[in-house]
Amino acid sequence: MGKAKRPKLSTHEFFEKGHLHYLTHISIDNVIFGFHDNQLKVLLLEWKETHRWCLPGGFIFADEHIEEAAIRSLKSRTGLDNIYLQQFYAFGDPNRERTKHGISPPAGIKKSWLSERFITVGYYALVEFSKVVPKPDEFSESCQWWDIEKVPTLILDHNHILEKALQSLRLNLNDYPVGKDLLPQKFTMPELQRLYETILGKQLDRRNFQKKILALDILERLNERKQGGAHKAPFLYKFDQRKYEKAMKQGLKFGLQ
Amino acid sequence: MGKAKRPKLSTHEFFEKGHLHYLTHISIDNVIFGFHDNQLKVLLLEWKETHRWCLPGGFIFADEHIEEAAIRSLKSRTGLDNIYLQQFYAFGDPNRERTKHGISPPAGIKKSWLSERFITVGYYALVEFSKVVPKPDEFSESCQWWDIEKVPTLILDHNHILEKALQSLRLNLNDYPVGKDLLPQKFTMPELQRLYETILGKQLDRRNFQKKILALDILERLNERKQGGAHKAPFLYKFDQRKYEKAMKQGLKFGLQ
DNA sequence: CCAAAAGTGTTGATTGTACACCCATGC
DNA sequence: GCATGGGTGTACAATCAACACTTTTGG
Repeated sequence: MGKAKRPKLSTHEFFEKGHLHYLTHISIDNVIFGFHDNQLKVLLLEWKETHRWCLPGGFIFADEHIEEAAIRSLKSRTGLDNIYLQQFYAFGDPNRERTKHGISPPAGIKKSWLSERFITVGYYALVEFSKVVPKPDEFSESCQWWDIEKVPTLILDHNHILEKALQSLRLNLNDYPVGKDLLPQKFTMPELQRLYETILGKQLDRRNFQKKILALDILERLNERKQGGAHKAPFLYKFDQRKYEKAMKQGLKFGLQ
Repeated sequence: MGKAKRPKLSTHEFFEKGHLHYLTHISIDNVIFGFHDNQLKVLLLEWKETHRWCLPGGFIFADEHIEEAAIRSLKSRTGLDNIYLQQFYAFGDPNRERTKHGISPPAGIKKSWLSERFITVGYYALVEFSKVVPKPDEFSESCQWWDIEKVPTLILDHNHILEKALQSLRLNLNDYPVGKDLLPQKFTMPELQRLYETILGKQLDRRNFQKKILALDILERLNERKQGGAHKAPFLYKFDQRKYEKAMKQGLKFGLQ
C-alpha cells in the first residue's frame, strides 16, 4: 500500500519514457472555479511555446488512485493544495488526440505515448479566490484566472469539458450546499447571493434567498457586521462545519415524501 | 472517422494480443437494472471456470468512443441491444487488479495486459425485464437476473460499483423521469408506483403519488383498463414520447425560483 | 355481501413568491 | 435629504401530506 516511486522526470524523459511510469490512454483534467468581483472565474494554464490555454490536468501514476492523481496534478501544475475535487464525467471521444492542438513532442522524438488517444476524467473544485496564489509549472508560461464569460478557445475539447463542469455544478447546487470553499470564512448574505446568482446565471430575490438559505440550517450568524461598505453594514456569517458536512453527505432534500 | 477494424479475437489472442486492439488500463462496466415481480433486478454474468459472478463489462477499441464501447460490449456479452446507457462514475482505485478475483490468463501466458491495473468507467441502464432475452457470451456460463437484495459477492469491486449505480439512479429519480424503459409500453399507475417504491426502498401514498406523477405531464391515460386482475381494473397509461424526452433533457424542476 | 384494490376529492400544513416597510451609510 | 443597499415581516398562491369516500371485481 506504500506509495511507490513518483520520479521527477525531465521534459525529454517525460515525453519519451512517461509511459513507463504513468497509465497510458488516461488523463485527468481539473476545472477550478473561483469567485471574485461578482464574476465566476476559472483557472487556466498557458502553454509555453504555443501560448494556447488549457485546463490544468495531468496523468496517473501506475499505482496511484485516480483521485490522488487529480489532487497531485493540480498541485504540481498550479500550486493549489488542500482542495476537494469532485469527479463529474469521463470524456471518451476518440477524436481528441493530443497532437491536434495539444502537446507536441519535442524534436527528435517521433512517436510519444502522448500522441495516442486519451480518455480524460474530469474533476471540478470550488476555491476561495483570494487564498489562491497560482504558480505555473515548468511547461506553462502562466497560470491565470479567467472570467467564465471570456474564456478563449482552449486546446482539444477543453471548452466542452468546462461547459460540462459548469452544468454539473449547477445541477449540484440544488442538491448540495455550495459556498464553503468559494467564499472567505466570514461572508455576508449578499455575497453568498451573488455567488448563487453567478453560478445559476439569473437574479434571485434578496429576501426569499435569505429565508431559503437560513432554512437549510447550515449557517451561523456572527455578532459582527461587514464594515467599510458604502451603505448599511451587513451581518457576517460562517458555515457550521458539522452541519455543512452532514448536508454534503446526505443532500439537502429528498423528493417524493 | 470510418470505423476501423474490430477484429474477432480468439480467447488466446484476446489475452495475448488484446492490448494491440484495445486501450490498456481502462475498462467499462455496465449495471443493467430490470424490474419484475415488484423487485428490482440486476443482470449478472457467471464466469465459466470460476463460477463467480460479475457485471457485464468490456474494453474499448483504440478508435472507439467510450459510449459506443459500452453499448457494444453490453450487446456482445449479454445480447442486449438498443439500450440507453448512462455514465455515472469512473472507478480509479489502484487495488482492483483483474488478477485478484477476476480474469486469469490461460496457462501458457505469463503476463497479460489484463493483469495490469484498470480504471473502469461505470454505465447504468434501465430495461424492460420482459423484453430482454439474455444470452451469455463465450466466456460466461450464464447470464441471469438477480434480485437486487440477493446479489452474491461479485468479483473485484463490482459490488461497490453496483452500489454506486443504485445511488446515482436514486438521485436521478428526483430530477428526471424514470420508468419508460423499465415498464411495458402500457402500464398501470400501481405498477409505476411499485417501481418507484422499489427503487427508493420505501412506501409511497397511492393517491399523492398519482397526483404528483400526473402533474409532471409526461403520461397519457389510455381508454383501456388492465383486465384480469383480481379487483377493480386499473387504467392503462403510456409515456408521451415527446414530453418524456423534453423532461429528460431539461430535468423535472429547478431549484431557487 | 365482503375484502381488496382502484378512482376521486378534501383539508390543513408547509413552502414558495411577490411584495412593503424601516434602518443605516455616504455623498 | 436622498439614493442605495440591507434587515425584517406579511399576504397570497402553490404545493405537500394525510386521510375519507366511492366504485369495481372475484369469490
